[in-house]
Amino acid sequence: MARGSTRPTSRDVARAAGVSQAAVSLVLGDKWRGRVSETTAERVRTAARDLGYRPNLAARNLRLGHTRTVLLVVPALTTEFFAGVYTGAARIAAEHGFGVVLYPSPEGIGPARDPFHSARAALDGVLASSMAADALTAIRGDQLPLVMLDSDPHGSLGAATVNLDIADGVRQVTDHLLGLGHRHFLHLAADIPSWTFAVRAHELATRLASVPDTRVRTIHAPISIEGAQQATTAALTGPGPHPTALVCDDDKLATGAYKAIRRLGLRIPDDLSVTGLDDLALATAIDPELTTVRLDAELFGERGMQALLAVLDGRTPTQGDIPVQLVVRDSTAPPRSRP
Amino acid sequence: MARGSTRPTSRDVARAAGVSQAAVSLVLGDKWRGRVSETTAERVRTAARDLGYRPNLAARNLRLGHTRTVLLVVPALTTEFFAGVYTGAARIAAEHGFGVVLYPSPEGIGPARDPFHSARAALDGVLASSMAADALTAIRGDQLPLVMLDSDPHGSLGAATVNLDIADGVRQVTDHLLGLGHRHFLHLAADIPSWTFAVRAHELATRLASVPDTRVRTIHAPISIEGAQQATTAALTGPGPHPTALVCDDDKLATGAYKAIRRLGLRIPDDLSVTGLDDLALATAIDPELTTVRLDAELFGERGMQALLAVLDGRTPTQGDIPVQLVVRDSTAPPRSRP
DNA sequence: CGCCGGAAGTGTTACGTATAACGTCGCCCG
DNA sequence: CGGGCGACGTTATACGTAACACTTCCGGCG
Repeated sequence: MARGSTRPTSRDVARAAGVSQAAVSLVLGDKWRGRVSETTAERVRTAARDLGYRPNLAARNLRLGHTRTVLLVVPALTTEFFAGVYTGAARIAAEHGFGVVLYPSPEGIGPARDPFHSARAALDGVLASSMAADALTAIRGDQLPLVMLDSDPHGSLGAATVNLDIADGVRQVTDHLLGLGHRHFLHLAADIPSWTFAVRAHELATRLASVPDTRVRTIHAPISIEGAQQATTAALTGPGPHPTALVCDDDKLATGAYKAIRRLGLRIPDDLSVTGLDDLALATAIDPELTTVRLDAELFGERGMQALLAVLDGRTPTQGDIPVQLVVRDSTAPPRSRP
Repeated sequence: MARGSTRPTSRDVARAAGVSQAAVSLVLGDKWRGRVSETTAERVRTAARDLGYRPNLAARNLRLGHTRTVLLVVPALTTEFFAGVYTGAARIAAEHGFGVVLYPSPEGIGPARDPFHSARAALDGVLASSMAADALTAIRGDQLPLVMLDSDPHGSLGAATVNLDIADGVRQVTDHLLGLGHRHFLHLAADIPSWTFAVRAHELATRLASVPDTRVRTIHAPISIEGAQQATTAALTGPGPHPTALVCDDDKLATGAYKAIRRLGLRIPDDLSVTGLDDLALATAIDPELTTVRLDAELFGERGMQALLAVLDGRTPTQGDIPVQLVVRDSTAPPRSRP
């Protein structure tokens, strides 16, 4: 055994194998073809195994000048969607020998003046969701290579971006509802200032503007079931004509709306059609199953990571929005003719 | 500007401020009281700011011999529950100057023979959920300090553990249903081999064993809405007497069961009472709202991190299970008297 | 024989930081 | 008037790794 409780170093392995530390580094680093004999290499490998040697990451990172680790910054609420983003990003990263460290941007976690205080790993780059807005300023502080997921494509941050074609998703939803005959819309919008959400309202409005006799009213709610329920209840019990279609900014909002609608004694889709956006598990958990727009979170993560790796490599990331797809289920139907 | 594109080091700051590198380290490390004058310190600070100096984490970690970073290993599906665990763990960690890196144990992410290939940060310790079973063997390979979240308390891994009092939760559910008059149970169990889930069936069985004339049948399903739906449909359409209460291993399973029950034309809770376990957002998203057991995920994370910090500190973690609480909502009622 | 070249390694250095050990003043006190 | 001490720094070193430059050995070839 070694002296105390300290982990064995490459020099310990070298001593055990009767070679120099440099030889150990060569063998374990797989750089030994033509430099070390097979027998010696095997001796080194068994010595390393016997000692339970694990290279010291900190030392390696210092020596190499990079860590082959990138940070994925997601909103505080680690949702199903971002789990998919992570999965896709991690897959691509692994294929290129990179690791991914997850950083859910904090919401009352300690001092947190510096997000890298929590994610204190040494990093090569950052892949950040535009929804983690609170962490963005601190990220800019470090001059790490940065790729934004679904940020303003006009590039206010000067960073490369990868975008979901949300605008097209809203177009598909709107066309679907218009095709069913709906003309009077209620838009349940997310209560957070984000380009990602701003585009929904804008696209909905411009799409409807091209069709005569349409009407849309927008209400805002926090992205929570309770918040959406309250806002929907308030909007539906107010005065004025009732909408026949409720367009929600995401599936969670739609879920809250479901509860409000049911409490009011209305039926989906008979009295009111409802649409979501995301296609979370929630969409098929509720009854009736929700017509929504599927966002391919894994592909999103993959493309984001590919872009970041390109930046790290000095290349220019390929452009192009990621397509999305309307999924028609049971929450939309033609409007009942008014009595 | 500096020479090329390399980040400034503490030596660059020292040159700019006209002091030695050691002085920079002292000032920026807040160890300078009585060692460096206030004016010099200020000069160093402004120089660091002007150069945009960020300490090299890899070098610091190497020098210090530790990283003050721990790994949190959670199941691949990054759920709401584990988001809470992370939040609690990160809060405690931050209070002690530690960072937390999240590692969702992979599910087909690249080679992944070594989970630390993906989470390649240098680590001081590991906090692991027992549900991330696939990663556990690899974790044992490293001799890092380890604390298990909700593992077998008999300590098969020789690591400290922190446990939720799931057994008590099952007791509360069972007593609630027995009190309502239910005697015939169906147990919808999770299809994964895990101590955490095994305890549910065991506790349910032992509890019912003390009451005469009870009956329970257990069926298994993967933790997904579809899987639960299929298993429930199969069980309810089979021959034999029908249960009056359906006890689900978690809220997601209950959600699938809801769909199956509704498709069969039965009503909750009139024809069948249903209970869950977790108290996710899902529990109040579905209709009727689900009677379930609330697990305090944040407290779980806090206690786990406290235990890990204790281990890192050479202390013995405090013992004691974390209490859970039955939340009675609208999915449970007395059984209808048989016609 | 003399020399070249490849195989098989070794010696040494640098990465950037934190800190222990070591100066150097000037001033106060005995 | 000397010595000691506090204030203010500096010099030197080590952390563990990877890689460059160098040595030694030998076989072959002209």
